[in-house]
Amino acid sequence: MNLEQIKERTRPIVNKVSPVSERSLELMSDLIIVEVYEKGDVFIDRGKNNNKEYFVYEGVCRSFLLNPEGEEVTISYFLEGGVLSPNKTRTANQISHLNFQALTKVTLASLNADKFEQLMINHIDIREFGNMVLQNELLAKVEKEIALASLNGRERLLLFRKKYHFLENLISHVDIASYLGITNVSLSRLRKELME
Amino acid sequence: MNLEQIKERTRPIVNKVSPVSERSLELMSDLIIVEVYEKGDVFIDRGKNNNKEYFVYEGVCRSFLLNPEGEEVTISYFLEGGVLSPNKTRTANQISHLNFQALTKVTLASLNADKFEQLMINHIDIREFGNMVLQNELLAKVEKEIALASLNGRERLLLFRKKYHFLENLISHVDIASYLGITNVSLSRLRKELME
DNA sequence: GTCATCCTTTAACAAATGTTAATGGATTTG
DNA sequence: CAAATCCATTAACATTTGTTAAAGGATGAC
Repeated sequence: MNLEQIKERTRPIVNKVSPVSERSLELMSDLIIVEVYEKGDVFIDRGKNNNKEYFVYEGVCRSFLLNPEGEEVTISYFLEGGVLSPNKTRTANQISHLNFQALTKVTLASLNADKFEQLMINHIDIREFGNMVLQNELLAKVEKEIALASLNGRERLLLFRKKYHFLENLISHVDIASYLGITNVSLSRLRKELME
Repeated sequence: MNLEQIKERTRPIVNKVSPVSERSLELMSDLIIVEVYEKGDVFIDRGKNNNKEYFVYEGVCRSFLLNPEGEEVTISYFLEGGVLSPNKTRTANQISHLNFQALTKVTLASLNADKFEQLMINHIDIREFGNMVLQNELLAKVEKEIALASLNGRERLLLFRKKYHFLENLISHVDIASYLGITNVSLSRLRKELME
């Protein structure tokens, strides 16, 4: 993919969050390396080094962790045309505290996080973009927090469907159930119930 | 409170997160205005303007929201000697999307968020401090997310006790229950069960 | 195409949690 | 001090959710 193609793919992703100048878009695009992963690939490992920012050009991925029982718990979904959690929020000393996995074949744009931070420092529109990503990230977390703390399984599933409708027929129900904080058996029951 | 006193109170709070130089501490302290609130006071209102960062000199507070049924849901607790969520993560266009309430009499240090952002841009140690606050914030959210998604009420209460032991005899059980994602009746049952 | 595998659904029962309402203790107000 | 208020506890019952295991369907490998 050449620079021009990268710019064209990156522009809508960035502008949807917070518009930047053509010059800023180019500075960001200069940092981009395209990465492709196959369905099921874990491309960021908890406990391992990571120093990148990511945009999702194509496909869907998720972040997850193991709970005390060793079961995978899905934390977030990242959709085509979206931005992964900012590096600073998912690493400490460049060590990732989450796993990220491709749920379909995915095409990602990756940027060196230190270089991107320098762009944020030097360019107010890129800084605004970065801050908006942060805000959206936290907003999504608060929204999910409220859902988990005060809605029952049925209501949480309905909320999930509003937000991620098409995922339900695309990815494993075990993953979705862990995201909703219920078992896959309960998810199946709710699905049946909601069909009637 | 004079500048020297403010510095002395601020130093341990900042250094616990990420140490800064004496000069940086002074620059931050220059921005600080001390605010005092009484138990029960809501000092940040959802939907209203807020453009400050905060440190907790004394007391305990919480963030909360109303769920679809209009009940208060406790999102986070902030303890003496801690830092409130970064402004960028709890506001959009300077409008707060959370309520913050004093659970005891609290003494807060408040800083203008724009001026603090400028300090972050110009001073690498202050930037590191700000980024560490962010990381801690997200880590706490992920930890709670996992607890809500994969532990039962009993296990969540045990986790809460590890982290906030002294709060249990200090603040309303209705608040704690909403934080744990259970009813106050369930909380009472669990407390009894765990005493035996 | 058949077999093997993986995932979802279903069933039956157990356990956890919610709902509503009553009780009792502690604190505050007059 | 007495009354009123607030809040945690308890009880009884309903509902939801979990657990375990079996059955059914879809998908991919050979």
